[in-house]
Amino acid sequence: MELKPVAKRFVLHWGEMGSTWGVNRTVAQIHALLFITGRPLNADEITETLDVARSNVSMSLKELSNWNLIRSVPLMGDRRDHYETTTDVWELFRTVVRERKSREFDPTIEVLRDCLKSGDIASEDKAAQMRIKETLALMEALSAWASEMIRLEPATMMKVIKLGAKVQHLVHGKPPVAATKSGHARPSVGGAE
Amino acid sequence: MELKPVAKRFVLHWGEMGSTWGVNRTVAQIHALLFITGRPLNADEITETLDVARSNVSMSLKELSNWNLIRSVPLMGDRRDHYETTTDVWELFRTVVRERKSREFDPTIEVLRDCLKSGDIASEDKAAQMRIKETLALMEALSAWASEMIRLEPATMMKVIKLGAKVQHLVHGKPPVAATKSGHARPSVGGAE
DNA sequence: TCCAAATTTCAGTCTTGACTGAAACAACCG
DNA sequence: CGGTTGTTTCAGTCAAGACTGAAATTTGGA
Repeated sequence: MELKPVAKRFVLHWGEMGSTWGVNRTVAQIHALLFITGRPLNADEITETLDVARSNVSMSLKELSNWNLIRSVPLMGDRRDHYETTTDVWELFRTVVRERKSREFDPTIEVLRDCLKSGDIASEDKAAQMRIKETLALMEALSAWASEMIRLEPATMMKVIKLGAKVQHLVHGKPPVAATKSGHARPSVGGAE
Repeated sequence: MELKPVAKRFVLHWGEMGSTWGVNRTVAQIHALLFITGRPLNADEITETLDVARSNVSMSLKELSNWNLIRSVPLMGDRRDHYETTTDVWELFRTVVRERKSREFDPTIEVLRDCLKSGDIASEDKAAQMRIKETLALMEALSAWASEMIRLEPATMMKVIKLGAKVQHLVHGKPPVAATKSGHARPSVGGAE
């Protein structure tokens, strides 16, 4: 199957993107291909289109399955496995967030909790202890937030995103704001806004 | 400089985390070290503590500078460069988001726009065109949202995050909701929540 | 200007993990 | 069953890029 110019560009770019994101290039390309094609493809079609080894496709498809990003669909009168991905980008986004959270974020939170519980924590200096606590607090907040967001319907999520930072007015001064926790020794570095 | 057990664990874990995130391990370790130590370190101290080559440290520091994650601070009576990072995790988070957005997200948005503008787009089938449009719309929405969020003060951002998905009630049904754009052919795959 | 300290650059080495092809395996059909 | 079709596994190869040590460069002071 020969890709049309735009589709080809899309797939190639997605592959590069994947690389900088810690996703194997072939895996990203296959996913992009399934997404842009919009119909179930079998492994041989993928192999031919992307010009990689059949076995490479096999492993990548398995990887995508582990990420819940594709599923195989049976096709009448064809023994071969065919794979498709959702064509809904928001659904896709949700899946990626959920997976990354559970395999990268959550384990890190565990490590931090463990650090704070361990007997060794006492021997660190106070400021360092504080920073670990704040790191944990940030990650827990983001984690909880992500969990809530991915529970929303795509359309709702879209609206919430579009609402964006406007909600800051809700939290800004209105209620008897709970004291501003966390003491930033040097709110520095980051640079100009 | 010998790290205490918890600090060592923190640095090592952060290094591993970095790997799965497309960040060079040494770079991530150095940043974690500066963060947990909380005072400016010179390249030799870093070299000794992490046990990597001096030149590796030099290149990694430059990388961190490009990311606006560290800055060098002059120390009275010491010619050597000393580096520090912010000790405010929210500030840190903001910087990382800003940088990743500008070097990975924004260029992708450009490519998608370019795809849609190009003459070749007409030869793609309608559904594929639609998916590219929706992908672009998602990325633009997220991008705009991120820009707004990183403009907030850490404390405010924290509150907004904590408010979380509760804001969905604001957008849910309340105003004469603009028609639910986007036609998801198959809102499938993602799987159980 | 010259020296010593500090830093950067860079060519080569090493490591990691992606990729391949061949062989083993599984499923289906006559 | 045996053959055909399709899939997975795996040992070996290869490529990308992380890392090193030595040499070059820069910087600050005498």
